[in-house]
Amino acid sequence: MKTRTNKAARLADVARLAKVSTATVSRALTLPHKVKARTLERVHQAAHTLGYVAHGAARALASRRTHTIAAVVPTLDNAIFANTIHALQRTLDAAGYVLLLASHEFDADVEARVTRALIERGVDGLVLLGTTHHPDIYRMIEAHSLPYVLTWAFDESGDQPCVGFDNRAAAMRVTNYLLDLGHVRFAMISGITRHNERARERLAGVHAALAARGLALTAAHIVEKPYTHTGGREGLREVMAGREPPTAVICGNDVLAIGAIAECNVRGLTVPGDVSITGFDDMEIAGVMTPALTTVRFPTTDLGVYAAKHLLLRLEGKTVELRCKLPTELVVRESAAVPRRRG
Amino acid sequence: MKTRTNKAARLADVARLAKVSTATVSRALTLPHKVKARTLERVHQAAHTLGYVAHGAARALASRRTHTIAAVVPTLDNAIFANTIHALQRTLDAAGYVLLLASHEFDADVEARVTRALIERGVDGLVLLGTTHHPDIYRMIEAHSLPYVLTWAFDESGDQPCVGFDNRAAAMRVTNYLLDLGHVRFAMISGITRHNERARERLAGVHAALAARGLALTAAHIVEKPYTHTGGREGLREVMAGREPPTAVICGNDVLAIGAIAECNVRGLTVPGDVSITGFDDMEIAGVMTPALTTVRFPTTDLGVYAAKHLLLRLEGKTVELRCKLPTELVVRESAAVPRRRG
DNA sequence: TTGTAAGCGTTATCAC
DNA sequence: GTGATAACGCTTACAA
Repeated sequence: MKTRTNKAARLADVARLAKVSTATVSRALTLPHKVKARTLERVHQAAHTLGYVAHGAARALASRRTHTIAAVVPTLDNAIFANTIHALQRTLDAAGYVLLLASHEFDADVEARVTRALIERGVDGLVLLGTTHHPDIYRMIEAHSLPYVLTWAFDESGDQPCVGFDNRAAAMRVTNYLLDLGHVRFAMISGITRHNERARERLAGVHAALAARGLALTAAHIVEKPYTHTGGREGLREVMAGREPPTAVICGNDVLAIGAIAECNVRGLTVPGDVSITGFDDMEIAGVMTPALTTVRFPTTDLGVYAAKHLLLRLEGKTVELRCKLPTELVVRESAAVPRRRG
Repeated sequence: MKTRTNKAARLADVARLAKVSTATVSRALTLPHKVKARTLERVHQAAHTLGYVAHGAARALASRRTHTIAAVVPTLDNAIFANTIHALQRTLDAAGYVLLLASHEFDADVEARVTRALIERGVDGLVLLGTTHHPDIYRMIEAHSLPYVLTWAFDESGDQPCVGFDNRAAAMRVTNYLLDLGHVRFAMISGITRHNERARERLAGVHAALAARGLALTAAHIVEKPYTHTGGREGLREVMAGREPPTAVICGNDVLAIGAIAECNVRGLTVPGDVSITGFDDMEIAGVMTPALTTVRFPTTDLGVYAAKHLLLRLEGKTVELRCKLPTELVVRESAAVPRRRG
């Protein structure tokens, strides 16, 4: 009996050792109930002594299933999406699926390229972050009849499967909260809105809430900055530069807000005494360090869990609610921000 | 000519449309220089009009290469490893590789299970975080002759390929810094050392540096806490509880340190006036919010870049330096922590 | 430079 | 319940 040394065991090796056919080994490993208990045991024994690990590519080729789900996110560089990805990975793992991950740094072409790379690897499903994507992506999804789900945003108009929340409504909520406190001079340090509809939605929400009360953001009071602390600092400097500085600065996310608060500290401005700073995303750390930060908590973990479940159910052939909108939560940590009359 | 509608195009479809053999299409797609320019163009044209995407499993089965690298990390739940993973993904992507990612929440059995799942998917290489791993993992790596590299730790004794830094030396450095400032009463809020040799190394470094000056940590001044803000708060409370509270508290990482500082604020202790808090990892945000934090900056990005390059070079058959130790950096943000005589 | 054809290691469809 | 055997879609000698 020829033993293949120095080489990974194949199904045939297990079959030979267990004295059954490859078909039986395959069944024993994937459909245990279709095999007699005694045979099953022999096969498992053989597989174990050989340290057999199935060859995924061969398996995928024959079964047309990879038990792999791909996720494409804008970035892994900050903690914003980490929770969601984490929850996604855990939920998939529990169901015997593995996560393929790629990021694109907010570049639509890169997104298309990495998505292609993932689809090529043969994934059973796809999680995309946000609602707007390169047409090529939809084309490939279509061509492969690939189940997919969008997350971190809610597709109001379309009919795309998504597990998200309403960025615009969250922004309106923050704005209304500030309006109710009596603020009238607003500024927004937004994320870069190009290729990021979540940033666009938040900006739109602020606009809408202000407009409903007859107010508006002047051009000098809107700046776009990358989601970095430096962006927040620069943004604060710029929006405070004019003759009528805002009393409320709404930041596109907590990273910007933290930068803005740090800049306030440097400039001797108290928060929220002199100016209120608000953010989005509720990075826990922000609250630990600066109880002055009012922000919105997103259901990051649930997004991952539900996105995974959505795909898993569809892969089982079940019908699933196409769209799922999760609640967000306004987090006011310190007694509310009160604007103060300024010279 | 039969057209396969409603189904992804295969190599044969492209070949038919381009009026060449499947072999030529394959070559055109993977070894373009071995095909005549005119043919190449015809093939590309055909592939594009059909929206052809290669079938990765088939490709992997035939070529025994997946162009996929797996990474297994303890957790994605905080930002600590995000940088490294991010850098890893970017470097691999640039080389045409895709990243498969899994986490195990500091559970050795889970680690073995997910690693197996990844290997089964057929990866060309493996990145593992830390130096200590389940024997089954090494067994599988061995059985598949899989190139791998350890990161975020440096394997002093062994001969395992690694790209890391010296956790123990970093801890000694912090401790010596504090000793030089005149501290004599120390405490450590360590991470959970079980299944985490990085936490163990840091604790060992503190012990060693103290011992070299004839000092020691009393049992009451060592607590182990999970890497959370709550852990840091609890830890601080506990180590400060005795009759001789420490003047220097060394935290196992910045998340713990931030929690500890927050707890100090609540208790009216000034940092570093009443007590010095130090951490590890240099989460940028910590410095932005609390300039009082002295910490160690790890080369997180470079770890990812070099780990990727290490594997890529080995996959090209090149010989690579087995182990690579990167420098860490002591970050003292505010004029040094000075202990003050206390009642 | 291109074509032919033999695998790659599974799964799945049949018979038995 | 189990065993042959034909796919699965691609790569890669080897031939032409």
